Amino acid sequence: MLTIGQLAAYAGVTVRAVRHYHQIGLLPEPERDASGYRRYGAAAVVALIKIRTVADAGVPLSQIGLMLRADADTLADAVEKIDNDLREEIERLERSRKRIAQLAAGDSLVLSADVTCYLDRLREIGVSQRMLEGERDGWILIAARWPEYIPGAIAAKLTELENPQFVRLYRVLSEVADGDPADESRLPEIADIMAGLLDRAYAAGEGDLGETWRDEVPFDLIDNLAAESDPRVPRLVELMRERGWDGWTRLRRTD
Amino acid sequence: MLTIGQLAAYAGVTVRAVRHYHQIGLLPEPERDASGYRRYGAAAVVALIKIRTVADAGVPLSQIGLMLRADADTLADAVEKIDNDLREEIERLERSRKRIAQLAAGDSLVLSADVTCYLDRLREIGVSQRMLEGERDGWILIAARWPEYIPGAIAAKLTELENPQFVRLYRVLSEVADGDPADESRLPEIADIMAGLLDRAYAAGEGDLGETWRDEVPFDLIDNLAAESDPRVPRLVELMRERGWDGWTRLRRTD
DNA sequence: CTTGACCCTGACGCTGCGTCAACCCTGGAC
DNA sequence: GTCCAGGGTTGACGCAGCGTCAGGGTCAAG
Repeated sequence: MLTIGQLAAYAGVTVRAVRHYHQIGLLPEPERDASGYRRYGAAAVVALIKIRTVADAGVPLSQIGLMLRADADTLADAVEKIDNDLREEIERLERSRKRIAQLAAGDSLVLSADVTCYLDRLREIGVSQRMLEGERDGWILIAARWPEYIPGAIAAKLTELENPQFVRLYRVLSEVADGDPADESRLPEIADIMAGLLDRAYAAGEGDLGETWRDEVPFDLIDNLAAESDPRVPRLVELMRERGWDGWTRLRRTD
Repeated sequence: MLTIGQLAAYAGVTVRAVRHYHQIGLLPEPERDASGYRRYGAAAVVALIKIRTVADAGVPLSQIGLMLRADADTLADAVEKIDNDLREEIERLERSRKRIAQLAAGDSLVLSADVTCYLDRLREIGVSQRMLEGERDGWILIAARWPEYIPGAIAAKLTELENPQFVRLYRVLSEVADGDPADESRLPEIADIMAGLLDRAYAAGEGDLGETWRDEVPFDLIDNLAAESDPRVPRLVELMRERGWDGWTRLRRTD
């Protein structure tokens, strides 16, 4: 007669595993000897080996009991189901690997290539790290739930950057953002540049940029993001309203 | 300001998940409003999206905090480690799939092809279902820890079956095993056949079969298996000893 | 008699939340 | 004002398959 340790050793499992199988009713509890030790015969070794063999094939413990008692048809069904589960799990992990490879490839963990490209352009024209991070967060917000608008929006933004006035705007914004958060002296300057750009675009009939985006995109949330990162944003919005433009991320004529 | 439900909806996760991230310190707890509700700003949405993006790539939550704060080098190391983990897990599952396919292919869940072939031969010569299962369990025991002895042992057994006396022995054993477990009338007949076969093999200088197997194989355990399946086995061992042979699974001369 | 190696039960830990329970708060309809 | 649905709050258990203490008792050898 074997002790639990010997049984476990024969089957190549841990003592804890054997007790676990007892607990869940997968392996019947054997007789006890005078001192309360479990005593096993050879049949228990065979049963345990069967359990481990099937478990090693990826079958959940809860189904092993049924499988070992099943006839050929039931067994085939069960095997097919298990195999499907395994395949799905493998595919899930494969997808994970691809995604993590993408994350590792880009310098940003969470953004697609076109957005990081746009951010790189901003860095090239002298936008500060601080502002870049703000921009990036805004794009993260949009990319998460409305990725289909990203290519068009990025294309529009890149076109904007060909206009020297936009480049100047970003540089001024960058300088101000990096300065004292309480210093509001240059806000009118910024508002003037922005209003000028918008007025010209409006006059040229381009409409506002937001038209191509749907109303479902939460511009107020992105505005809030900007306001959280710099306390002067609300004041700037006020100045823009004075100049006939309402909003921040998406600006519209106040008629 | 967003409620927890709105935050969760923006990021595409459940409310419970958000609370979980708070609990493990992955997402900082926000301010509460007058009635104790959590109130989130846009920054929380961004933080949550970052978390989910990395988590969806298979990174365990416990490491996401570090990853999002890591520099490029640390990040590359972390990504490589995660990727290795994923690869290993995938390989494990692939092995599981192969094994389960094998299990499904054979009629037996736990034995290799050569053993099932041997068992099929036994069935062909008329061995009963009951005895087959006993044989099978014995082979399971050996195959589990000493698989390297299986091919040789099976080959020897198949050779044995070419001897009509062995075939006769198995048939008689089969009949007796299927009969009343208390009926000991045919035990001497069995013992005579076995002793005859062994004596002839010994005289022919073949030695005992067990010599090719190592002493580490637990013959007593397999003997015990036989004894558990039929109470007459001990009596049969006794009869064999009277005829000069000791043991059951492996029989040796008592000199 | 001690010592080390086993055995016993009971319980918590891990992962990433899902799913109650029991209760409070809010906003719109009546 | 009142009602109700549909939010929110904390606290707790559950899931798979054991690992790993804690705090005992037992066995075999020196």
